[in-house]
Amino acid sequence: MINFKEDEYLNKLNHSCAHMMAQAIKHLWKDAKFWVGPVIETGFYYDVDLGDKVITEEDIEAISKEMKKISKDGKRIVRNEISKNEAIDKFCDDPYKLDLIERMNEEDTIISTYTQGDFTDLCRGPHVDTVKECKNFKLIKFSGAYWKGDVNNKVLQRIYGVCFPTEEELNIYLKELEEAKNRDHRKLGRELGIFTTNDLVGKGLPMYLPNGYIVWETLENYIKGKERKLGYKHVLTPPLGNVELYKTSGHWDHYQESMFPKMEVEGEEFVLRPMNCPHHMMIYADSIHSYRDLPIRIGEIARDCRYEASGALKGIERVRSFCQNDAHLFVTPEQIESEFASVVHLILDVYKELNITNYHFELSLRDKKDKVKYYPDDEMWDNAENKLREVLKTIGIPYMEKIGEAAFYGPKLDVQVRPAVGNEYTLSTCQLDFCLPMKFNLTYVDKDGSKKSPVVLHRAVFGSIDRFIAYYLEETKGALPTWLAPIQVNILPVNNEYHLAYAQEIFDLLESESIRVELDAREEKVGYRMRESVIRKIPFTLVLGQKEVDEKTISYRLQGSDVTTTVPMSKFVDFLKDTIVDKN
RNA sequence: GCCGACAUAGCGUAAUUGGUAGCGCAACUGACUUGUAAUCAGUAGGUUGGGGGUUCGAUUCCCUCUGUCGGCACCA
Repeated sequence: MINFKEDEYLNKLNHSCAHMMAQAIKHLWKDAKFWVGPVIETGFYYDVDLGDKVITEEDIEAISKEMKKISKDGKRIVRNEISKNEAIDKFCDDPYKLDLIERMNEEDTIISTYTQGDFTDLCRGPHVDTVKECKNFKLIKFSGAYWKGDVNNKVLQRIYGVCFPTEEELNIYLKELEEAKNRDHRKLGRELGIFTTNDLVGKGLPMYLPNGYIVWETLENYIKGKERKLGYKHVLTPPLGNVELYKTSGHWDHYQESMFPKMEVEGEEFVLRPMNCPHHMMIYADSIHSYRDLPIRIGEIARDCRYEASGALKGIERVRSFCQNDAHLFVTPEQIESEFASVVHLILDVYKELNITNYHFELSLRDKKDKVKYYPDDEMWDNAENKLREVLKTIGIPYMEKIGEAAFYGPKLDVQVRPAVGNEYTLSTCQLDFCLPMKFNLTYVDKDGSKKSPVVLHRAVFGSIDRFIAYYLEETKGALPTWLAPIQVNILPVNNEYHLAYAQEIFDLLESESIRVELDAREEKVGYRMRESVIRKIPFTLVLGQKEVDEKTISYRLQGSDVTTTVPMSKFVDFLKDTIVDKN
């Protein structure tokens, strides 16, 4: 998908189009006040204050029409550099622009305006030469948005749009947007029988259907197998805990608003757990550890409940009850780099095996100024952050640094992905933590016999299995690889009278090899059953008729292909087993 | 949570200014006995998301609750 920010001309064009939209809005509502209209990865937007007026579908039509008119008129876009005082004077009736100007420092900022016909906007630029260039645009969506992103501020009207050099490019883009909706995991999830929700059960609480549970279970086994090979030990802990546990960990202070409210039973207070770290700390505390035992790697496919804002819920991507593919690695300070590297390699390995290429790394660091959120120990933070940087440098993966996005207990490395529809989110994560072990007084006995505090790495490769399934469904457009597919092989006998016995023989053979196979012996034409098999995205569809019976062969068609291949029966089974066994 | 939109059969949708619900797919029944994306015919399926109001009459208008969608905010 196109990134409007990265392409120089598209960036300029979309920014100019944002201005043109503002101009159109000003024509239609002369009291409109404007905040900012930046270019973003998916196009442009402008935040507007229209008083009590709320934008409607009809307004968008009207704005588009006015924009067409402005574009056709073809005014030049002219840059002017002005002083701060001139700027204040010029934008005196727009408090939002004044807010921007107030924060500008004349010494290091040149204040500039761009004018097209009767409209002038405060802007750094650059812009295209005339509004004529902005004619191939489309206003995509609109909504409310808090001024400066602060919940306590006024809600402004935000309108999103895109602009292209040519009509063809615009149409191609709009078609792509439309097609993206078809691979939305919520649509695929229903069509393929992966999950469902029910109002009576509650929002954000998805239920996995038989097909979905096969995918789930297969992924769980896959990742646990990988972890076992790396020395992880898996445990099982309860999905709730005493409030004191979270008071000790610090989550009660830092995270309470995202937890379901506490419940009281016989004078004791409990909460549904939002994460598993405290439980795993207690597993570590269960016995005395020598430096020789470290690293200790405790893994769990663990159910958590978070009280996510209702507006944030989305399919199985963002839910209130989910399962993390979680693990906590208890290490000595000397082992941080090697264990962190090992986690990064595991992530890279899994992504490679699952053919995931569309992701990027983010290193989330603390905001030094935020003394409330972050554990106050400068040396610890600097040390931790530098260690992570070094490892990433050694491995040689590119990453972006994000200030102020670290967990309260330490810096972290996140793998970010973008879904078919919506904002990007975190899939895998690996977090460094010096705090929790101290809070729980965890120790190991070092070489010299003294007790030391271990360092903890929190990590999740799939993030949550729920979210991973959402992402992977969208990546594969629902055509899951054979080893993950709920049904791997579908057998269609051409004629039940003559070919069913052979089809049944193949069915039994595949089933005995633990292949998930179906036999579709309905009295329907082959074409009809083939169509259904394709729609269900079954990897292999076998058509067995007289030819196959006579030659002891099978003919198969692969999902996504319209070519039929005929092979001897035994060869097919071996081939299939190779494909599937590989991952498990 | 905030701003806005939406909710019609399992799924996708239709219903002219308010006159009490149609269609396609799926399902079921029957015929067809089938060679790679839809054989034909018939049958059944709806308290139009729940509750309340306006009205002689509400899928349609109003209120409210629930849920969904698009953003915003949030995301240890």
